Amino acid sequence: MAAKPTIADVARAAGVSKGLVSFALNDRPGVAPGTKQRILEVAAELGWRPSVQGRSLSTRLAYSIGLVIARDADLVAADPFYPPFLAGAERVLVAAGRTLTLSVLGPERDEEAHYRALAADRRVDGVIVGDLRPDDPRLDLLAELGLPAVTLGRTGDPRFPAVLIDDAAGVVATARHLVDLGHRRIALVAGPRELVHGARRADAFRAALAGSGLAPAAVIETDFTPLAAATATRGLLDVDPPTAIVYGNDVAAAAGISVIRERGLDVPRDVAVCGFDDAELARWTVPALTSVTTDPARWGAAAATALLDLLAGEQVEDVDLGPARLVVRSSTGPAPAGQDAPPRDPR
Amino acid sequence: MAAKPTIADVARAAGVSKGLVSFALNDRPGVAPGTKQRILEVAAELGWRPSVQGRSLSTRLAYSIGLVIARDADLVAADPFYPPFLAGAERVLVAAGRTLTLSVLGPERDEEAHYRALAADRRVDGVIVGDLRPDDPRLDLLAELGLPAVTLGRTGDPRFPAVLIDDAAGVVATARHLVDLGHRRIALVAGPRELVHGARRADAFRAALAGSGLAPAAVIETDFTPLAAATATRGLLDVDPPTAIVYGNDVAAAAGISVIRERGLDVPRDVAVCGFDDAELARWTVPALTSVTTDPARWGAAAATALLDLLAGEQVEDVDLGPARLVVRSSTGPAPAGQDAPPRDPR
DNA sequence: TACGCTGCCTAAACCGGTTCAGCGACGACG
DNA sequence: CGTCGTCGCTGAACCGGTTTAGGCAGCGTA
Repeated sequence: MAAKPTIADVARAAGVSKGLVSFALNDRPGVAPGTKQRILEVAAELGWRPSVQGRSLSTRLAYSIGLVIARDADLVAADPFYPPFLAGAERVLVAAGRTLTLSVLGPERDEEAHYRALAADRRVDGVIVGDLRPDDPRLDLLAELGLPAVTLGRTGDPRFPAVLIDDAAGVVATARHLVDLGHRRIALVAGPRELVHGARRADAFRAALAGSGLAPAAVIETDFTPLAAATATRGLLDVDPPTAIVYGNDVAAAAGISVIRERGLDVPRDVAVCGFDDAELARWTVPALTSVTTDPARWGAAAATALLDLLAGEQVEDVDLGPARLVVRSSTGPAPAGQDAPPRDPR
Repeated sequence: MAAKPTIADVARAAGVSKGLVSFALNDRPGVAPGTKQRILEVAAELGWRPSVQGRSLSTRLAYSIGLVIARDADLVAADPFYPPFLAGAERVLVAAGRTLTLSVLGPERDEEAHYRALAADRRVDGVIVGDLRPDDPRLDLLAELGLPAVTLGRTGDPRFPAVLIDDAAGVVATARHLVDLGHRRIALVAGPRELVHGARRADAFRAALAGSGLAPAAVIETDFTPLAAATATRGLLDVDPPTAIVYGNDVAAAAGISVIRERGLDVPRDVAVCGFDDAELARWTVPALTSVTTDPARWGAAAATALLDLLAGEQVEDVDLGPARLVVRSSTGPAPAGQDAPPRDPR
């Protein structure tokens, strides 16, 4: 009695066959209503719960979905994006009886091999793919492996639905905000251009400034680490400092503020600073960061939901979470008076 | 050929029985050296990999270990501890062919029920238990469920090995550092006392100050969120401001700095500030935070290693990662001159 | 020669589900 | 009245491993 009841125990107790119990429990047709009722009652009474392993073996499903983060551990550690994202996804998954299988791959580990292993060992039924690159090779790989997937951000690839937030809208709002404040020399300390969102944001930034007849004072590509952001900021301040700097994430912006103040300059009086992602941290820097909300928790939940729908065989369209919103705090203010003429748009 | 080879395929190709293949692959005695060699060669040639589900079903193992974070999603999001911790643990687990099953439980979800489900469904072979409470009810629960576990921090419970860092040493070093700088009115904005480490750090803090004939100017208990830290800081500054404040984590300290400066006070000139955990962020606040390294990545790796050893049936002793180290940066400096006499130790 | 022991191996059961072929009973229909 | 179809159900196979009972050959010993 102490042992966990199996489906055979339920069958014996209900006086039917194993197969019929399975049918009844899975809501499949071909079971008389009365019988079904009785089976369900007996199962409940015995406290029966399906064995994930038994079920896995015959359905060939893992009842788990995967998220592979292929970034240096330091980078993962510094990025406040993941915790709320994971929390959001987890919530949805637990409710659906699934599990989240998390992989954090250092740079020394082969990402392709890892996906292959995940698929070959059937450890996951599908994956959430982030940090997209243009023509990301993982998409072909996943298609080859037959592993269902949802991408974070639009790929244009019809094979995989995307869950996306219109971060370009946030970038545009940021640019407009700064221009309205009178800034003309605006620099961008961006994420890696080889990432889709890095490139898209930089492009949106350029386009938004061009709409006001401006060009960026500089666009510096970094690996998203605060250290790289600090270095980039020093470079900007060394020659021809901009009056505003937009960073790719909030920790990078914090690092930027740190460097700016180290030079004896004030934020926002001498240099205005904008972050991205609107992490909790943004409320607590000095001055508090103007940033763009991307709501990672909602993103995680939406990605998990879309993937579950996909696994259930439904037709899944791209999910658009709407425009990322600019949140103005005190790290941005009017441009200093008497600055040089704005650089001419080279085009 | 396209299909994944099973152990039966290997047996057929090698001209032996399924059972013998299993024996050979698991390094069990009773297989002739030549035969074993041949079986291994055939398996390699066919590209055979064990099926996790097949194996799970007969061994009753999940080949996965669990980490349950029972905190509000906001709190998880704000805490920079988890990402590096997860990354550290993951590294070890992947190398051992295990998987990390992560659960993030909101306050509305029943933690006990979750552990029971994890055990009943055999989704994990063991768990890492963090956020310990004194006489934590989860320990009895885990013992009842027969789920092997490793705790983060010492419980004194002989049933479960602990992985711990001597954070008290860090607290003591912090207190000494401040006292040496001439501070006499030192406040602590601590984590919840119902958590083992929250209580231990507060006690260590009191004891360290007592060693210098001092008592804390105040000990305020918070839930670890930056918002609560900000509120606590305002309370401290409203009446009889201390010359130094020690916070329970770095984001809380950042929030504290924000509030202090909002009052027109300078850090560290008017108030010195210390953080805890030494997150990446600590390098980038203004001024840079004096903090205590707890090295979550190493902690995660050690916890995973200990749990794997435990699962392998080894006798596992508590793992001591050594004292947490104080890292002095620029948020601490000499106490302002002409401050009031130090409060008398009430004892 | 008979016996037992050891080393190497096979066959079959088992883990806990799902799925499928088929069977008896019953009602409808020609 | 015979036939066919459908409903409700059973029994067995199957997923891919592990484990155990047992068989056979070869050797040493009495």
